[in-house]
Amino acid sequence: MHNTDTLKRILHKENLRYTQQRQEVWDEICSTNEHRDAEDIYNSLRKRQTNVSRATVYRTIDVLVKNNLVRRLDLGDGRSRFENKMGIAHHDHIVCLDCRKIVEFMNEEIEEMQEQVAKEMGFEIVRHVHQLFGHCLDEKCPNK
Amino acid sequence: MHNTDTLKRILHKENLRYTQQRQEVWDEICSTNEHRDAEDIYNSLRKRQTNVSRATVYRTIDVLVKNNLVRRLDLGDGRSRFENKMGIAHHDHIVCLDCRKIVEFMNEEIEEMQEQVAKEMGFEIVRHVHQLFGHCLDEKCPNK
DNA sequence: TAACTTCTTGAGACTCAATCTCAATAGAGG
DNA sequence: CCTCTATTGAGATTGAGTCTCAAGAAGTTA
Repeated sequence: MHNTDTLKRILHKENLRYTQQRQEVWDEICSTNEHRDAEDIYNSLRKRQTNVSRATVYRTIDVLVKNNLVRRLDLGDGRSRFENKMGIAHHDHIVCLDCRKIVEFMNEEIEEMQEQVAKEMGFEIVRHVHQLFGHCLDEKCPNK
Repeated sequence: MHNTDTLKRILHKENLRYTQQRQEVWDEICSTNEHRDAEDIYNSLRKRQTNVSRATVYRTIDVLVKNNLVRRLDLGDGRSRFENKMGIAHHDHIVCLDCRKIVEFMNEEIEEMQEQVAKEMGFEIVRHVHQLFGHCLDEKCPNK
């Protein structure tokens, strides 16, 4: 399985052992493209009889984030969300304040302009956070 | 004093009483243009013999943020920073990962483009977060 | 000004995501 | 299959922020 090789590769690079628990966490994260928090992932594992402790879930996610297999998303509500990043192109997020729906966007011009801005201010960008919060025009959305 | 009138106005609008403590917190926030956390503000008040409790600091800041006198900044490190917003033009932030310096930027084109993007995705933006993290080229900055 | 009502305050308890501790367990290489 | 070291899990701990509730302050009435 492809995911196993990827995981083994980064664990080896980090001088960490390949374990059942780490594979389970990585599998769970690969299983959807949603933006889930650690508790969600932990609970999903339990539901399918795979008991990995909360501590291990957090610890594994940290390794995955550090090695760019997973992206950490901070929407300002006090808990991190995670999304599988394998082979996924860069994008930012729009969040609906009513239904909490999260939609992805990507605009090359904005990316370039922010690079330009940073250069002018004497900075070399490593990463950025660009999030838009507002109301979606979806029929099914509550406050609408 | 101008700041007093502003505070009184919003407290009245919110049906809240004008108190010494609320004035102290607002004064403290107006005293600099730095990006400080609640604990910082709390400690500064204590240092000048003004004992306002932590709870009151948090409660007052909430009112100020709600009424646009203060802006809450979430840099993803687990504690909110606050900046005086009175008569300050909109801007976003660049943060140096080495020296934690926070610099402000504003680019009209980026603002317009993100508005455009949101429109295309069927959203009406209420607020946004745009933060750039990287390394500054400052001589005095450590990792440089 | 006293009497009364309602809001605010402060101290500390509490919450909640995330991290840490440490004894028990499990990989990896000989 | 043995030794060495990393990993795990249960539960304790942390830390920013919120909540509780009795005491104190502000506003209102007469």
